[in-house]
Amino acid sequence: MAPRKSEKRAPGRAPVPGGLGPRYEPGRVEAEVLRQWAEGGIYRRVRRERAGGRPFFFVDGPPYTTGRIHLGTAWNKILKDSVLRFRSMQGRRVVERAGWDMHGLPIEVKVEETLGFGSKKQIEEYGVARFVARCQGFALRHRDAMAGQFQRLGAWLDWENPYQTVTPDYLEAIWWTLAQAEKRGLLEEGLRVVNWCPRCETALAEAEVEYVDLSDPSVYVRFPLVERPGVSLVVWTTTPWTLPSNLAVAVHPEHEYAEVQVPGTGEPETLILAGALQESVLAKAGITAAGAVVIERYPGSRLAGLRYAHPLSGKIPRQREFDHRVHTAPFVTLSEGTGCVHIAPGFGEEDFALGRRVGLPVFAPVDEAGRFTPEAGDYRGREVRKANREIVEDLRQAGALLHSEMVGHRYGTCWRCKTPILYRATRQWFLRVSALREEMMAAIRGVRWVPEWAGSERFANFVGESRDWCISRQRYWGAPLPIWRCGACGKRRVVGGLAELPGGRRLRGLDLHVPRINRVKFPCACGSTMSRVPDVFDVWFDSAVASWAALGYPGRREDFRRLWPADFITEGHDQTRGWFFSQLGASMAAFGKAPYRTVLMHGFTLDEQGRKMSKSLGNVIEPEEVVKKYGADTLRLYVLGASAPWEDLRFSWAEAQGAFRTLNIYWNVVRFATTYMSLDGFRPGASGPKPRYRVEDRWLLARLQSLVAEVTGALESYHLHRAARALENFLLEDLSRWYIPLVRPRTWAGGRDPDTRGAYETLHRALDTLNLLLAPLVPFLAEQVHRSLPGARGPSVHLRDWPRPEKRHQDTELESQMAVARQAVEAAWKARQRAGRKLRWPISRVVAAPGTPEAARALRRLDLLLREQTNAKQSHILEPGEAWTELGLEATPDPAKLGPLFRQQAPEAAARLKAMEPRGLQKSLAVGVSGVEVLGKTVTADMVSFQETLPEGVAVEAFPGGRIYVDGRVSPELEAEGYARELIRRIQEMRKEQDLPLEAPIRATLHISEPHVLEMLQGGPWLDLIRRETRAAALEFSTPKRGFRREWDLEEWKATIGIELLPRKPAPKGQRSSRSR
RNA sequence: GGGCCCGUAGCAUAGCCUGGUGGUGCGCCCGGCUGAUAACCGGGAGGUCGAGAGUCCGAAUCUCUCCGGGCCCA
Repeated sequence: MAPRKSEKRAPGRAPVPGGLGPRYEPGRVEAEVLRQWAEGGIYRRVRRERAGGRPFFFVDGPPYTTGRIHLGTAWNKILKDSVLRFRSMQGRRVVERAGWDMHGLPIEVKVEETLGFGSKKQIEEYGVARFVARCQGFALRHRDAMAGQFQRLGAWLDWENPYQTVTPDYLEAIWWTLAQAEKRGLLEEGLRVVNWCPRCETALAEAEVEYVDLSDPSVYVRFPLVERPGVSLVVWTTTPWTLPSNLAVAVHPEHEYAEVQVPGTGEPETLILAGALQESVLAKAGITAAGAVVIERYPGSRLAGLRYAHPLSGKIPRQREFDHRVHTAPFVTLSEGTGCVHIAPGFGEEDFALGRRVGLPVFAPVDEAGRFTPEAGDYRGREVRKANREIVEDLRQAGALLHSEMVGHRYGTCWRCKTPILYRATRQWFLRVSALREEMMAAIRGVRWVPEWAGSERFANFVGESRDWCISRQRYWGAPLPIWRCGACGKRRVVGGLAELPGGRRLRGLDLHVPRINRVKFPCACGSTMSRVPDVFDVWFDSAVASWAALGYPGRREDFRRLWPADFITEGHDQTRGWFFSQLGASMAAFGKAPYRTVLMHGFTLDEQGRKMSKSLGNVIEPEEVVKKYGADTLRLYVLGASAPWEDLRFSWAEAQGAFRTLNIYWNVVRFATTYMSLDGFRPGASGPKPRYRVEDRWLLARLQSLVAEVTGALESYHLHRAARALENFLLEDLSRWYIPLVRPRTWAGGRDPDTRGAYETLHRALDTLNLLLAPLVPFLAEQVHRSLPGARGPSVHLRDWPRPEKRHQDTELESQMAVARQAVEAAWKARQRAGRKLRWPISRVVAAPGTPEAARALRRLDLLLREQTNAKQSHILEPGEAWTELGLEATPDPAKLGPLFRQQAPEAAARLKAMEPRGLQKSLAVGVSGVEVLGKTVTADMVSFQETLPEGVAVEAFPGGRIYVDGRVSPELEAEGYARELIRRIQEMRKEQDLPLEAPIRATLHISEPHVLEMLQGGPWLDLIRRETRAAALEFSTPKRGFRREWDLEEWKATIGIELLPRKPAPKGQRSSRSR
């Protein structure tokens, strides 16, 4: 690492060899680590060195190659990477490839936008080959940009050899899968109602439909009965443009319908509609309850078979040919409308199914672009939605319109171009997923879902309602359907690979996209020619085959046989209907088995208010912003720890900053340790004086074992947030706030001191293990720390083995005892504060009154620690329940109780009681003793209460294990030490400000404002203490004139201090001053 | 309209499964510690635990209804 300006200026803060720089600068650390990973080929090496392990097969849900990565995709890859790094360290052979989803309508639409196209016709004119080439170029460009962003996050996937849905081998895997479905009879061509985008002129999958709020006409229409003049069915729809295609009306067989006589335009008319809806519908039409007379009520089944006249037959000649009747259907609901449902078999799924059942034709006079065909009579050539107004007007003219209004409702739009979709009957290819429903339900019960309800509730619910999957699209940039059909006999053939294609060999290695593949034709058995069905696949089918396509199957079979199904996948909860489902459907069709063993469903990233991040709201956080400000490790730690993976994550800058602080503390802890280890030439486990371990060392190692167990368990159960939080807690609470202050004095004794070595060995082991546990979560920083710790094992932390808890260090009793001691110390700190003695000033003693035998044992064991941490010269642990003898006791007689007994003598009695020796009085009034005679009467226990009183200068504080007393009374000696400590502290502060090297000797010149302070300092060992602690080889009392000077206001006195560096003499090892106890 | 999940201080969260005095972090004010620390410690202010009802001696926790948010379905 090249020296920086600040380091030249600051020799004292320069990095020691092998240590960390003075500051945690994530940008530098991460750039350096990325460089070293690349140079050392570390990623490849990790995979290679685990090649003999038990496989862990992971399939990357392929991101779609358009645009940039966002916070959600960053979180997704971070989760994946952390899991994979963890499994690799556990010894698993991680098998993975990054994946890219590169086909589909989204890219086509983007390319159309750049070319300024608005219809398929323009693409045809431009040239399909050119268009497809542009789509491919678009996908490749975005693939590369996104790969760079993912790698910056530290995501270790095989970026050089990703699976891509556009390569010939991948396309063959898609073909093979469809051929399997055909063999199992699961491929079906059929006329069905599908979601249709009139702009893109293609079918859309459910997953491609985005529901938005739209305003549409809501019309109530009379359908006059043929056999009963003056009687009409009332039908409701929000798509008037489908009325020209109406062929029937559906009613519920059991619900009640009513015939209502209302005042008509000329003479009274009779309307038929559901009884439950009658009032509200008629009210809309301006007919009051008073004006409406219910003539008859009967179940809907009575209406079956009735004939009605189509109200627009005058405009649509074809309509006169149909026989319009009422049918019963259980899907009719009374939640809205009229209970009489308009049926157009060409334009609704249920309509279509009903039409099938009762033998209606499909009358669908609308073309691919959403315009009425000549069959629609007067409406020919109109765009359907634009014809709504005209149709409503025509209904009015025909006297069929009962009521019309505009309503807001959720309506499907194309996910890419936002055009409202049509439901339209077309010939499409289907994977008959509905036939697999039971198998699928059984298969997902064998999958481990995290959280459990993601599978048992959410996914099961979705699978249970799954319908056939329309896999064909009438577009260009997609995997071509491998279906060839004979133009003469209609026979079809589904090709499972190039080898099955006559002349397929010549295509090997060539691009198989349209339009080239369309030129492949071959003879049919009937003597005619088979040519390819021109459709392409739904892009969701591409990624559905990823788990085997990524293994090269069916081209290569060995890996598949050994590895499949995937051990682990994880994606966001939107993929319930997406990739979790599409993979399952394709896999059940091809193999009859679920393609994954464990699925972690993760959440979405939202803004701080819980709103979805969107450009229009202006609340989008780019992962790169966070990386730039705090580094990838911070982003990783933040997203992993902020919430459970399956919950939505509200991004908060303040919280991200919190993650950064945690890592900054980690940096500083490591820097502290390595600085002193390096000064003392410490190597872990080296020969030399035997390390002496203290109880806090054994405690830290015990805590470490619990931490290893906790983190391992959390990661194995995919509760990554629990791992992150446990690690943060250990790092902050146990290490930084407790253990480091405890051992700090021991680092000053020199490297040959057994006590120092005990601290170093402990600290080293703790940091080394902690770093292993952190490595999957913050791979960059962990790598840097790995290299900075003395005795680094191997070139990368990611090559190391995951730690296991070590039995010999486990000690849960000590862990809880330390917790008690720490609470006692912290209580003492509070008490000191109340007594007005800052921690720097020594006190004569602390007295602990444990409440339980366990607390007493804990405090006895950790007595030394208690004394040192409270800066007390002595400590005293009482027996459990024992009262401290130096406490005072005060008796308070209760006037309300004394009054009735003593009458006017009560004040006198009270005074006498107060004058008695309180401890003796308390004993005399104890339970089971008769009482005390006062003024000839017997005073009993209930008449007097007792309060503990503290001696002057003593403060008390309770903690969960009891109470602790702090004796803050000062002796001249304690006071003198306090003055010395104040001076030491200021001189150290000044050394630090000047960035003096730790061991450099100085001359210190002091001027003390109060003569008595100076006198006290000179009266003991205090000047030597100051010299030792501040490395002041020369210490003088005069007014400082040279060097660095500062004035200090120490409350009741002032000091002016000057320091200057003395010429450096190399100090022999182990001769450092000591603050050790 | 339906399914699943979420709602706790200004903000972010723990606690909910298995009912018993609501914790923590950020921010604010005061004090303290520190030759690892831009860190930390102590004190203070800040809560209708989304709302309502029910069960219970007792509900943030269990049940129901409603409201708001997210994802999905229609």
